[in-house]
Amino acid sequence: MARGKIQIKRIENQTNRQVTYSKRRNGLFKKANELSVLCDAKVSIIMISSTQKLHEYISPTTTTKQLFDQYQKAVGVDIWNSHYEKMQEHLKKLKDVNRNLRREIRQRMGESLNDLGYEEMVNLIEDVDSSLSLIRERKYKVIGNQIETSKKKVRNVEEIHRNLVLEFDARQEDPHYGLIENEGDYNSILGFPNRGQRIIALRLPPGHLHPDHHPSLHSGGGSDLTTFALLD
Amino acid sequence: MARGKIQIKRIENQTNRQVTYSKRRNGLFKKANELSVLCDAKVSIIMISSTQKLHEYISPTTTTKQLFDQYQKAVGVDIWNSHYEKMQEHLKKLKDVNRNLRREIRQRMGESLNDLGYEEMVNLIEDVDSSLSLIRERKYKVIGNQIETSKKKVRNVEEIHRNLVLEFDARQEDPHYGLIENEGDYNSILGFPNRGQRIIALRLPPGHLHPDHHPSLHSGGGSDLTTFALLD
DNA sequence: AACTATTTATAAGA
DNA sequence: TTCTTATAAATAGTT
Repeated sequence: MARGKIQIKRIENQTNRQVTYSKRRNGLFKKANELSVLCDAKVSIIMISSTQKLHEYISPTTTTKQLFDQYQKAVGVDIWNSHYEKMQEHLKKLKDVNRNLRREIRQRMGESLNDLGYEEMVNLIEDVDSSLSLIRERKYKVIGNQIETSKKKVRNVEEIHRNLVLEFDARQEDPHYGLIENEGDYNSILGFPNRGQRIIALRLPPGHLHPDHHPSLHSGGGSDLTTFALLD
Repeated sequence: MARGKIQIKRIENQTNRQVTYSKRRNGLFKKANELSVLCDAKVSIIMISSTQKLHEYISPTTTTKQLFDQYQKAVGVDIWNSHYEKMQEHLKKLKDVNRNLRREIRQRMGESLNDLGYEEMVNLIEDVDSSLSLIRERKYKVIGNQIETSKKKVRNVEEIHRNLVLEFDARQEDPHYGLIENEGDYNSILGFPNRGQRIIALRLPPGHLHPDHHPSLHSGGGSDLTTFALLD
């Protein structure tokens, strides 16, 4: 519009195109702003240049999101729907699954049995009954394990007891020999007062340093401290 | 920009505002189109007038949705996110609930008991056991109802039988009197072969028209057909 | 909606 | 990019 009329068609010269884009973009945004002020309208402009640069104008009184929302509302079939649809579907499916799961639980709990036929009820009873057996079986196994564990614990404690008594006797004969650091822990050992790893350390006589010399005791690492890990 | 400069501020005159809106909107859209052609750019304009009317321009080569999607991509944290967030949350919650429900069912079925403590297991057994009792109770009730219903059926059939025998005897004495339309249905009645409503019709002698004259028979409507509805 | 005096936008050049 | 400026285009006020 100056120094000569131009044809409205793609400007082939890359630089010219850029320049024109920049100039006219400013012009457009200025016009848009004037319009929005003069006429109390909301305007949103989004532009993407041929070089994929994005520019936007938005009226001072609003936000792009607001305007987009109004747009989608006005246009009716909202254009974000496709974004939601899958999620909506997923949500619905989950709700259904949920409902069914709840129903199953209720039935297994003896509620909501009205919509069950006799046949179904018999099946349910069989099912719940066998489940009960399974659980009971499991419980007995757990009890068995606990008994086993307790027995091991007792055996372990007894061993420790025996060894402590031996150590104690030895100490009676030679005061320079025997327990260190754990003096007075004898009672607390039997009462399980040690937290954490429950390690009991004994200093053993030189001649007994090799693990094999302590039959029935769990040997510790390579130090002169032998550890007894108590089973939990 | 003609016949006098104007201040860029809201036009108070409603009509003027409308006119200017219309003129400048056209101008803006024209400029937008020129820009998009000249510079090979994509442009989207959305405008909402002070009267809430919506107008839009979109470059010939694209769609509003496309441009919006590109916009949200470019802007980064997409502005629709807030729309999703609630849904996402809901979805997550539902999934959690679902998982827990499944676990509960599995446990009630005697699976996945490893993560249950002894105490919990005892509770579960108690729970499942009482549920089983509930269901059994319910079953017995249903059985009871079925027996009751069967008894009623039998009583009903016996009544019909008695009455048919009476009618039959009466017919033996007077061939012009008795069953019509249902001759030979005697056996089929006892075998429950009639589908649907199971209606048995008897034409009764004039003297017996009043319901009271047919003790122990369910009286039909006001017609001369007496109906016997069999219980299901 | 058309007209037109004027303002504004801008193409090309610097 | 910005400035300049001749000129095209847009448009405010009027009809």
